[in-house]
Amino acid sequence: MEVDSEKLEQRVKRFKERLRQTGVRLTHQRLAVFIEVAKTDDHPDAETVYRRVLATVPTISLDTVYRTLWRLFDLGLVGALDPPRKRVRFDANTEPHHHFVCRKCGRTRDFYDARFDRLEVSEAVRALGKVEAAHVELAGLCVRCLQENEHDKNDVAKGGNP
Amino acid sequence: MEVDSEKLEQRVKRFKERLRQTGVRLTHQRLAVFIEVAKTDDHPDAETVYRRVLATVPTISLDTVYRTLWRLFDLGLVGALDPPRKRVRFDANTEPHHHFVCRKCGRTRDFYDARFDRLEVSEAVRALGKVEAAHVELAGLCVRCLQENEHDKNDVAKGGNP
DNA sequence: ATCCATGCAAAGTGTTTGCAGGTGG
DNA sequence: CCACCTGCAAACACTTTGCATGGAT
Repeated sequence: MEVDSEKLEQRVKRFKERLRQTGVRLTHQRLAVFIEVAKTDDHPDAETVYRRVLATVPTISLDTVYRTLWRLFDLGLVGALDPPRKRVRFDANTEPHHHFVCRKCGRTRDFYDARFDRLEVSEAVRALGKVEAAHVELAGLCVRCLQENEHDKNDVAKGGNP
Repeated sequence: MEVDSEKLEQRVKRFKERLRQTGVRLTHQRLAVFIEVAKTDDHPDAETVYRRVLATVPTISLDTVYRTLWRLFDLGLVGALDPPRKRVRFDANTEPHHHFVCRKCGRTRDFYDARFDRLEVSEAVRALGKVEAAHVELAGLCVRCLQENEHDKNDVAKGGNP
């Protein structure tokens, strides 16, 4: 679960460079938070990061951890699972299916592809456990947003900004 | 976006059967909520379902919608996106990767497979929009939970129930 | 008539924000 | 030094729960 120290150093180095580049201040809290996320391959939530960082920085607060994590996210230094959608969404389609999510408008469309229902997985995956189901999530731009982009371009070409 | 009326009737029929089977009462609120979810292919959140149902049942409350949706979920009549995890989780691994999620303990492990990074998609998908990235989520049982299952079985075999 | 389901309001949970004081560059 | 950052607490958004009333079988 732990990342080897070489990779960790590499990540910390990139972290420091990125902060310098963007003029974001390097505080001990930020360093501690980043290290805590960077040194393992698990996917901690904010509370977990908070608890772990407390060992190093006993005065840090949970909200600082949140702010720091999102700041790191904006800088492209960490990713977020369970993407920032907040609301649970429901679906009467109970057959196996996959999703296409538009990265602009957030709309999710179902699609079917039997090949995806049972993907052949590598040896490395088989070592993780027994795979029972596969779900594919494709991200991109939906036709509607593509069209809107086209319109925007045309407007710009016409010098339009109402 | 709308589901054709034949499919809708089919779904409603299954819904009624399932309620009868399980002894869950058929109330007009439940029917209205189910129909609202079943009649479109979009993926409404609870609030959206609530607003739509208000047109039919002006006295329904948001909490009833929540309770009903989760009840339907338990009965296998609707699915839930943004799975019931509540907390956002972070990840210092910024390279493209995929996830294996254990359905028992919930642990998420990363894995890499270049074939999954750019899956070939069908014509039907291309009609939805421009695909830019693919993310595969595999569900199953992780090695740890598989082992625990084994132990449990052994305990049962030995007549063990501590 | 008997329970289960509903509506209301209040509590919970995870996350975000406004403000005053502190700290890094 | 001075803008930016932190810690605190209070606000927030979404969801869940306790309780008395109402409705389905």
